[in-house]
Amino acid sequence: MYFARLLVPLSENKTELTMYRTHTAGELRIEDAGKKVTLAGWVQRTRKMGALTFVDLRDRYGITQLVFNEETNAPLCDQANKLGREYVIQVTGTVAERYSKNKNIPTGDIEIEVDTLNVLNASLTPPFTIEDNSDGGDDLRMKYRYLDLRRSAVRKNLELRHKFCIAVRNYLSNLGFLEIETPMLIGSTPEGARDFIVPSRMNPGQFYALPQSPQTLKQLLMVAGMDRYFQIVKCFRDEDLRADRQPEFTQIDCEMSFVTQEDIIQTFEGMAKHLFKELRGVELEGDFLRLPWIECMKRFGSDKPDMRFGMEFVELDDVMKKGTFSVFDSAAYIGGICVPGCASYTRKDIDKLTEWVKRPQIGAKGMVYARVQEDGSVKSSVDKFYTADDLNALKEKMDAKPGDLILILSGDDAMKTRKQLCELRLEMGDRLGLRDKNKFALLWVTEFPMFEWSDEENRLMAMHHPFTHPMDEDIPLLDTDPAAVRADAYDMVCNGVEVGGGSIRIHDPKLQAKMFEILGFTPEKAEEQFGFLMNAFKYGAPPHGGLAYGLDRWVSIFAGLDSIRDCIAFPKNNSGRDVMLDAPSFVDQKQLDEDFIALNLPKE
RNA sequence: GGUGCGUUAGUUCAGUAGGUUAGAAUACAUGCCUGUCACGCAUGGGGUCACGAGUUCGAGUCUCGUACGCACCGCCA
Repeated sequence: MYFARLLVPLSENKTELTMYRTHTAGELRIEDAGKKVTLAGWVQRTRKMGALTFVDLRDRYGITQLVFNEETNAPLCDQANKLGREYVIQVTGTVAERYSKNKNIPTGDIEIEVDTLNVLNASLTPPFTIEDNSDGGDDLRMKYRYLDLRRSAVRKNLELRHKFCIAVRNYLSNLGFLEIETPMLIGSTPEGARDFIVPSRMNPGQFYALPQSPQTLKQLLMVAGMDRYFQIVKCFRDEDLRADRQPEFTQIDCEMSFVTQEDIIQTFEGMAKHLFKELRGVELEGDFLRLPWIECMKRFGSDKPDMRFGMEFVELDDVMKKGTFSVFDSAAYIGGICVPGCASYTRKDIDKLTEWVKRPQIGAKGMVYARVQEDGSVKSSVDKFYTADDLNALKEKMDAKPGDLILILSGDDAMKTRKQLCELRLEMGDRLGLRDKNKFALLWVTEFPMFEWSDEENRLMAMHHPFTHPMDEDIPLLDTDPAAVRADAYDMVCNGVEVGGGSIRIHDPKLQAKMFEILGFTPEKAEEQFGFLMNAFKYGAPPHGGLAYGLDRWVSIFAGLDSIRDCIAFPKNNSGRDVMLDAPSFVDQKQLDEDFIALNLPKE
């Protein structure tokens, strides 16, 4: 297991000054037999066997069995029989070897023969049973999260998160990085995600914003000469939630001066390797793969491809456009994947898969399949449009073997069709069990486009953010063909999850001004929103760049979780609510008045 | 803003074609049980079938709406 013991045994920890306990419920072993000990914790469950009563005492560190015997101490045993689940108790007794050992727990060789029992606090019967395999649904677990966190399954995720942060701090500190806090109450920057805003009582009508990231502040730290900065920091974005997205989340935010992209990649690839070794005991060999964005899109249809398995896209224009099948002949893009071993799919299986890709979420028009039979011949849904030679050419192009299934999507928008094919590839990866949680495939995606067109805003938007430096060789294109400019930016992807990203930043105020101009900012608006940064750049800004890792995503990958919620102590639900605190909530008129706020709520 | 799935005992779920008194497991309570450790056995209590309207002789079951939850699309520089 990669979860090591977190604490020295209490018996050796002289900082514990109270008499509440001499040991935790996880540390006593057969060598301790005969010792007089005091333990405190929660009642996990009681089992009565005639005159014997067993109580499982639980704390953060484990479970220790207590035994009460009616024949030796009837009043005490009576007291034990009255204990309910989750009562907080303190017991003193003697460590003894068990008659029959329990191999499932580390303390399974011993039990405590109890002399005195002290109920420190009673408990209501919990709304769900607090066991490792809980029967509580998500909703209920979140409402009573403080009970959910008593379960080792969730607690271990928080322990892992703690160890992750320690490993991050050690790694970066050893490289000379300074952890510097930046403010939570900052100015709003409408570019990018929606801000959470906070009214300022002392400045009527004005609002702070919570940082979407400390981006501009860390750049100012670079101007200040703090050439290696990091911070484990909360960031806030008021957008809709997902399994891997919370309105407040934690970044490992880093910035360095006098560096190139290569320096940053080396530094943070090293950090990823360090973390895998420290927390999972996994040695990642060699350099991570680096793929330019456009290649990524062509081979996997995604800027965060899951590289744990193959099934790369093959473009099929030349082998499928024969003037015989109008769907393909008129398509702007035809792409296929070769699914190993799936030629056994029945017509019904294929029909269901076709329905699946035609769902609105995917949006494909249809799907063409071709099975490679055991004798090497090809049987497809488009046999009547192609000759056997054509289909053989398809097989060769796809490098398909007997028993493989070729799936083909086409469309009139190449990028859209690639994204559909990407969904299909991931689905087939899932079906074939190729997305193994104990396997890790990392890569860097580089050479992102600088801009992407926004139909909503009717202008170019920064794909990364407006402070991103263009690739040097593309700078001339800013004037002639801005849409073709590539950014000096990079994302780290692990198992199809974007775990971090960053860029070299602009440090030249003239280039920064040009960037704002291309993004549609008037000089006045740029001055108003980012004047502090532009101004700082006039006082000797060093070349700099950085990266931010998504802590919650990293930890959930390391813990094998499907959602980041279970590595966050108190997460929000799908609607951005904290159901335990019942937040957000309405506030008193008095509070609104103090902040000069009038509500303008939608009717009903 | 949109799509899909879901909502039945404290909890996790089943509930067939619309038809008598809505079930199981677990939890809880009581009793039995001297080596349990997912203990076992017996008995018992526990239900506004999310809410509202509709179809029907009759609705947990069908239809529509609302609320809530989960997943996803949009969104997330």
